[in-house]
Amino acid sequence: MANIKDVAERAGVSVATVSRVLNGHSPVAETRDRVLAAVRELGYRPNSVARALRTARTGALGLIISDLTNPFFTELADAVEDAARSLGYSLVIGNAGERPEQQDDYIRTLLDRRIDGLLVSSAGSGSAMLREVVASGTPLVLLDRSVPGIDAPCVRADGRAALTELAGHLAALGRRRPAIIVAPAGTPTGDERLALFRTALADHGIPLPDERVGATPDLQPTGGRQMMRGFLDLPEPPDAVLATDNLMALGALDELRARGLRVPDDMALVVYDDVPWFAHTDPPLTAIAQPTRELGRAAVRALLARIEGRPAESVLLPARLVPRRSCGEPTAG
Amino acid sequence: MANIKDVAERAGVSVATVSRVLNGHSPVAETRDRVLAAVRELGYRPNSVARALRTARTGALGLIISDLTNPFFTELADAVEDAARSLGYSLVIGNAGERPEQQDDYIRTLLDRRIDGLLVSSAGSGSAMLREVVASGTPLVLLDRSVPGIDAPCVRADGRAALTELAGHLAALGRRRPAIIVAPAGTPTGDERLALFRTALADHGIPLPDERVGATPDLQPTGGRQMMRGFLDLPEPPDAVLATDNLMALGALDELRARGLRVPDDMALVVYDDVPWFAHTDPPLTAIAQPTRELGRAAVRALLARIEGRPAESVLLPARLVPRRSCGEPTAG
DNA sequence: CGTGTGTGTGTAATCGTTTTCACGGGGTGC
DNA sequence: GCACCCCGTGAAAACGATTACACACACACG
Repeated sequence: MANIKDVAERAGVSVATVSRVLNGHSPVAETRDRVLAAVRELGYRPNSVARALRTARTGALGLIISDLTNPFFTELADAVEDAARSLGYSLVIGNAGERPEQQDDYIRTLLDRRIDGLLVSSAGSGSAMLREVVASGTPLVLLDRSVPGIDAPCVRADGRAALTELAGHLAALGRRRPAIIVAPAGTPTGDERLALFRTALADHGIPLPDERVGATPDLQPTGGRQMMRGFLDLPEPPDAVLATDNLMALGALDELRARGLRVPDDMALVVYDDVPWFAHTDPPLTAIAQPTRELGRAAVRALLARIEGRPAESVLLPARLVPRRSCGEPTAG
Repeated sequence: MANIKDVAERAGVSVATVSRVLNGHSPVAETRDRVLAAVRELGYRPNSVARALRTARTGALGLIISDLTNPFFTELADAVEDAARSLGYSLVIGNAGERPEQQDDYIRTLLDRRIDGLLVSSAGSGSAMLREVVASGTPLVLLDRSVPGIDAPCVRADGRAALTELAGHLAALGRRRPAIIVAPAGTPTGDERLALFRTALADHGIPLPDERVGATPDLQPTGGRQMMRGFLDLPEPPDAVLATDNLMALGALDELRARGLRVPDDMALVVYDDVPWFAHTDPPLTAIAQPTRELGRAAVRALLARIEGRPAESVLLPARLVPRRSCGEPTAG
């Protein structure tokens, strides 16, 4: 591939001039055309590795995502990618696969590659490595999941309003024994959703006893199915279940079908994260929709602020309730 | 961040020695420990940008994917990422979003970044830029979709056996008027699936007239829904529909529900690509499963062969039929 | 005892850019 | 007509690594 020296020779100028023309630095009037012609003829493209070495800017952002096959994170990644691209950055995606050690490994590689900034949707306790990121001075923004003890802005959705609305929704429909399926205790996201849901229900005089709180080891369908099984085997089974992650809801739905129970007649079902698929299930599932694309955009914006040395504060965007038919209300799907 | 010179000074050796120790080049016996100690103390990590410039190897692979929100491609990306990582490469993902010009744009950026090799699951007619990739000498492997006129190995699934089996399956279940929903004519994948399905049906004496071939403009649910609508409005509607992409199947399913038709009683439904979700629909959908993870692995393997100068030939892995209940056979879901 | 071989190390060139610094020339202000 | 300034340009120094080459030393062999 042609390099800048080839272009310079062909245009009869020095490499410095070529560089300046290409970066629009000094508005060179007449040589400019010669240089551009040479560039065109040779099909020259600047080597961004060399440029990165010199300028200490790679033009790439890193995104660590906890599970690439989870539609919520996929949409998030898609949004981030879009936003980054439109600002001239490309995106290196690292898939942590919910395994902290793999996450650490990936973060290290990204630091070695001198990405300009890092977005992390953390898989649990990767805080040791995250501390190193902060120490290294690489701009960092947390996404969807906050990490205690890490001093970086966090962009995520606030479920309070939606969960409050949901509690009212369920109460109005006569559901009195709600249950919730959450991530294992200690996961900030899970704990928070549980707490918010519980207090929201309390406002309507509805209790959420521990027997109707199921913590799954993983965020997969099987976990959701197990929890649902446990609920149905209770002496007094719940009449509504909130699954706090979309994959778990699928498993829960399976168990209901396997027992021949109908949604919403025998059981109301609500899912956290409104991935497009849930509009196509039977019945369409009532969901708590996080503003996924906005989250992605806001995160990139915050990260860019940090990169450019401006201050960036945390962002909390409201999630909202999307009522469909899975709780009993006759709403259009 | 500390650089190699800092390490050299601290260890009282030259930068060359440090480099050699770190790359295991000459087995330096005694100074080795001093160097490693210095590395540890300073928390030194080699700058891969500088290394890439000097060695002309970045240790990164590029993956262009046509739609990051399509579960089939997501799983593919996940598999590729896994394979790449386990071989010490990291992955830069470019999401073409089914738009050729965005795809070209991304390919160019990846070339500028001097990735060591490129995997492309092409969104249609990006062949101009692909030709440039070939010309640039960057190792290229096509994934899932072949591109006419591009001389590069292609890794994809062969649907022949599965579609043959499907034809037999449908025939045995008494379905006589099959239909198919495909990508627009001219898309290699769509054309091929159509042709294979048609000949497979012919072997059972079942015709596939053009009126029961629906080509959608996009691969989205809405397209699938429109096609299904068209089929149902025929004087003689089909009694079985094969959707050749997973998202289109969702839309088709919606239309059936909207009309109160039941699967499989009123209509058999089969979907191409067995994304996990289809095991959880009601009823579970019979699917043609592509060996997604194997495809990803094989593609990375082929790409590495090219990178290392070994020859790599195209790979064709068999897809297989996963019968579930959506065609009427009483099979466990 | 001198020469050859091998091992371990340092010096310096190199990768392809950007950018600082210096320089030459043409214009303007006095 | 002289001093000054500004603008466009080129030469050369970075950036941080790898690696070709040379050198110094120790040892063995003739």
